Amino acid sequence: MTDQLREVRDAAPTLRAERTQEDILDVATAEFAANGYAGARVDEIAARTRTTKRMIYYYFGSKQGLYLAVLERVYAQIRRVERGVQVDELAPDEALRRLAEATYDHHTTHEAFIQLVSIENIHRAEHLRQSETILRENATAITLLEQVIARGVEEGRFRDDVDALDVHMIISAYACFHVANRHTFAAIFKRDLLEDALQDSHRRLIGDMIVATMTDRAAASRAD
Amino acid sequence: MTDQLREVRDAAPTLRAERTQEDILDVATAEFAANGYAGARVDEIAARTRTTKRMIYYYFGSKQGLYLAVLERVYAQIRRVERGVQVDELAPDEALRRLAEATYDHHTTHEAFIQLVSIENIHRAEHLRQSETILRENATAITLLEQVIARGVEEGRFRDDVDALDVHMIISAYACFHVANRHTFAAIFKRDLLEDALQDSHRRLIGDMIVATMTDRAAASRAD
DNA sequence: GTCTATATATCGATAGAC
DNA sequence: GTCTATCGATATATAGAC
Repeated sequence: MTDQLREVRDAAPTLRAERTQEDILDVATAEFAANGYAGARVDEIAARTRTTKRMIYYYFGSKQGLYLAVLERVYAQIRRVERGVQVDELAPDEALRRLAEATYDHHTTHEAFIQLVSIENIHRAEHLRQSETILRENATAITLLEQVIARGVEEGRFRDDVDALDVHMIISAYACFHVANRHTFAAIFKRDLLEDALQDSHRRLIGDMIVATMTDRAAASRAD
Repeated sequence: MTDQLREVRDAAPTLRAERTQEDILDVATAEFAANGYAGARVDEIAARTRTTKRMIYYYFGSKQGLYLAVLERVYAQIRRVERGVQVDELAPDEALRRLAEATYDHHTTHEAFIQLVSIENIHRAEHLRQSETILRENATAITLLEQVIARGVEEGRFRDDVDALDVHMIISAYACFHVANRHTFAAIFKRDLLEDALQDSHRRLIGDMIVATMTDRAAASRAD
């Protein structure tokens, strides 16, 4: 048997095993996001996969191990989106607008990610802190923003007392709120923040906000 | 909570009985906020009060009844803060700034409220919707903001394509994020959003943002 | 109204065959 | 790697004396 054929043979069960794990992770993501960590049921997750509860413990060791794997996967997903924005040939204010819109679009279309972040915060990020991968990779996402802001400040168009982390916080806050607080907001004010009719104006609004804030001459002079 | 149970709890309350209920609610608020609905333990709540588990069921009927009572109490608290802002004699932009700062100050000093709102959203506001008191009273909080914005638009200082609910959402999003996502943000970026050194500049920033956005002539003309 | 003791249900995790 | 059956711990909720 050639090495090539041996690889094909050995790859088969590995591929199947990988798809089983992906299946489990898909279901677990939805289940944890919908019910919280304590509220999620391992039995329920198993019942909704093609496999059994025994396999969950075989692959992930424990409920917490499964949860951590879910968390790492959704954080890996958003990193891919953030890296996809090309801002080098844009003016600083237009670059900020594009970055804000990209974050807004990601968050409003990845409800499970936002819910998992909320859940993780309820537990004081104690699981997140265990994953060095998430911590290392996501902190670097801020460098793109740092370059854009430095350019804007250099050109005299941006105020210099608001840094990249502040801007990231503002954009994240706006985008997160639409998803994270959707249900209490709708219950009290009868407005669904994710309805189609609002999408365009709310995407434009976060861009307006961040550009107006950074180019605000009154605020910039007050900061001196 | 059923009307029958509410009668049992409210009818001819002795001072001691009332204080027992307050004691239970204080502990339950902290416990639900810290662990989520499913994660909170009735045994643990009872152990941290001066009374016993039996009394929790006597007064509140069930774990869910207790949770609902906790929710109603924290929502009643924020209504009191919102009503306390006097804006009639202020210019519209200054009134917006004061309202934003009041919301920022409330949220950053009432962590349990923000955590309970997060938890309630994980459960799609299904408990909140059961409380007509919360829904009725909190929806009216928006009228103050509506008057301020109408005045600003009338005077030609504010853009007219952003309404009171939009402004409320922006302010809430900013203030909520500081508390709700504090732990994941700190874990990844090593910045505590609630540290004293940031308080003043971040309180000023939300005011700058909302005023700059509403008085943005470029955005206002683009909306036509 | 308040206590101790306990019922009942359910969950995370595992055993052991194949 | 995959299945069925089940353990042991722990949770919500209640019984019944005083």
